[in-house]
Amino acid sequence: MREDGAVVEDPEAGALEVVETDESSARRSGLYLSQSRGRTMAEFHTHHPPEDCLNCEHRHLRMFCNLTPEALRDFDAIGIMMNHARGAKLFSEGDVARNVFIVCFGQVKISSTSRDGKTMILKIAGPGDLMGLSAVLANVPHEVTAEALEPCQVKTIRKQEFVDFLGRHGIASMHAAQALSGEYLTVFHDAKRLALSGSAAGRLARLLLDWGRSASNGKPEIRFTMALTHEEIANMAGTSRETVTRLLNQFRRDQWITIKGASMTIVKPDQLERLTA
Amino acid sequence: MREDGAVVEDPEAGALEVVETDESSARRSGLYLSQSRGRTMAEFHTHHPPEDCLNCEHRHLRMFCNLTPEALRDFDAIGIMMNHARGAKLFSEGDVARNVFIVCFGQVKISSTSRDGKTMILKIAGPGDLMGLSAVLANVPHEVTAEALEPCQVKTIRKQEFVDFLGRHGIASMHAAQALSGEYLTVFHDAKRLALSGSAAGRLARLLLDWGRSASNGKPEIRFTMALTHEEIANMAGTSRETVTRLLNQFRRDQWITIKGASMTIVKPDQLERLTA
DNA sequence: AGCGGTATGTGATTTGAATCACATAAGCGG
DNA sequence: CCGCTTATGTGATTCAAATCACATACCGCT
Repeated sequence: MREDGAVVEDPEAGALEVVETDESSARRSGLYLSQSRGRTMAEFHTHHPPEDCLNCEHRHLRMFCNLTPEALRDFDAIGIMMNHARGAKLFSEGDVARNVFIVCFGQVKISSTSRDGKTMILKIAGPGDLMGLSAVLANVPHEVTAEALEPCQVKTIRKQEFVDFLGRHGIASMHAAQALSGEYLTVFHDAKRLALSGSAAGRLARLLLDWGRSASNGKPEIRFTMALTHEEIANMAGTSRETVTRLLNQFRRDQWITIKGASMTIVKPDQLERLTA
Repeated sequence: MREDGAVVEDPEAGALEVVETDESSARRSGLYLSQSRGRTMAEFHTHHPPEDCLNCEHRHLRMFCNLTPEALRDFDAIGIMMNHARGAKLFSEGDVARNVFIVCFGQVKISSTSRDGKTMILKIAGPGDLMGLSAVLANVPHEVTAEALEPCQVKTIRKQEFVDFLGRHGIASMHAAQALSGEYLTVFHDAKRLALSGSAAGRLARLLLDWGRSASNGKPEIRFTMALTHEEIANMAGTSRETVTRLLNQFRRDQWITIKGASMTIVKPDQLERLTA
C-alpha cells in the first residue's frame, strides 16, 4: 500500500503506530529536514534519547560532542539535561544569553522575527548542534528564537560553566570555533541566497539544492525529506506562501523535481541551478 | 609566499601621501565606512602602519590582537607582514583557504559575487579584523573575496601555524571564537535585513542605521563617513543603484538625513527605524 | 579649458511577485 | 461520521522596484 519512500517504520518491532502512506505522519513526528548525515530515517527512529554524554550514540557523528575521553568526562559533568515538549521555547530573541544549549535528541527550529511579524527560519537544529553559542561568546542577547519542533532532549549549560570548560580544554575551544564557523557559513549562504538570487524562483531553487546536497551526501539520487509547510518554506526562501505553492507545482510540471508525500527528489539539478543565476 | 600577485612595497619607504580636506580625498584614500571607533578621520590619517604586533597602536582597540604579553610575543613571531596595493586581492572566493589574514592598516572590502555578476558587499574590514578564519577552521574554500581598498598592511599567517598558535594559547582560541561570533552576528544581521525588511526603503534605512550606530558609538549625533558609491550601497542593501539615489534624496527631502560631501548625519533615526518594519 | 570617464538624477515603462479572495483538500478530535 | 482547523491550489488585482533611456554633474588629467 505504500510505494511511498517517506514512510517511517520500525524495522524491528513495528513500534511506530504511524503506519501510513502519506506525509501527515512525517509531519507529526516532526521529521523535518533530515539532519542525519549518513543514516536512514528508519534507523533514526530506532534510537533512544541518550542518558549521558559518555554513551551518546550521536557523539561520533557530531562535531562538538566528539571530544577526547578526559574532556568528555568533564563535559558530561557540567550542565543539566532537560526534556522539552513540542512547542517549548528554549530561548527567545532578545533574551539575555545565560546558557548554551546542545541538542541531544529531537529537532529544534531556529528562527528570527521582525517587529511586524515576519519570520525567517534559519535552520532546523538536530542532535549534536550547539545553540546560543554566538550570543554567549559575543556577550549579547540571543539573536534568534529556539523552539522544539517535537519532544526533545537538550543539555543546558550555564554560560560561565561553559566558558570555563572551554578554558580547561583547548580542543573543545577548537570545536566551538569550528561549530561557529559552520553557523557562520550557513548564515552566509542564507544571506547570499537572499541577496543575490534576484527572483523568488532562484531563491527557492537554491534552497532545495542546498537541502538536497546536505541530505543526500554523495549519492547521485538527490532526495530528501521535506516536511515543512509551504508557509515555512516561504519563510526560509524569503517569499510568500502562494509563490512557493505555484513554483513547486511548476517545477513539478517541468519534471525538474518529483514529490511523493514528504519526500522530494531533484531530477534535474542543473535546471534548478540555472534559475539560481 | 605571495598568494596572488600582490605588490609588496617597502613599509619603511614612502608612507601614505594622502593629505586632504574634502570628500573627494576621502574616496580616493578609501576611507569607507569608518571602522575606527572613537577616532576622527583626521586622527586616523596621522597614524602609521604598525611595524610589529608588540607596538601596534590598534591593539588595544581591537579584539583579537589584544592578547597577554606571552601570547602576543608568540603571535608576533608567526606569519608574514605584507603590504598590498589598492585593488590587490588578498584572496578570492573559491580559493583554497591556506592562510588567515589580519588587517594591520588600511581597509579591505569583503564581498561575494554570484555567477551572473551581482555582488554582495559584506563588510569593510579595518585594522584588527581577522579575515579567512571561518574558511580555515571549517576547512572549506574561501567563501568571500578580500580586496584592498587602499594601500594596506596585512599580516598573513599560514593555516597550520595559526591553528598551532591557537592550540598553544587558550585565550587566543577564545578570541578567535569571539571574532567568529562577531562575524556571524554581522552576517546574521545582513541576512535578516535582506529577508525581513520587505521594502527597498526598509533595507536601506536599516543599513544606514547600522552604519550610524557602529560609527558614532554612544554620541547623540549619528554621523558617519559614507564614501561608497550609490552602486556599492545598492549592493549592500540588495537593491538597484537608481533606487538608492531616489531613496537617499527622498530621505534628505524629508529631513531625515543630511549629506555633506562624504559625511552623512542621521537626523531622525526613529523615522528611518519605522521604515524598517 | 576641454575631454573622457565615472557617478548621480529623473522620467517612463515593464514586470515579478505580494496581496487579496476564495475554493478545495486533508488532518484531528470528538 | 462530522465539523473545525490548518494546508494547499489558483485566479485576479495591485504595486514596488527593476529596468531602460537618457540628462547632468563632477573628477582628474593633459
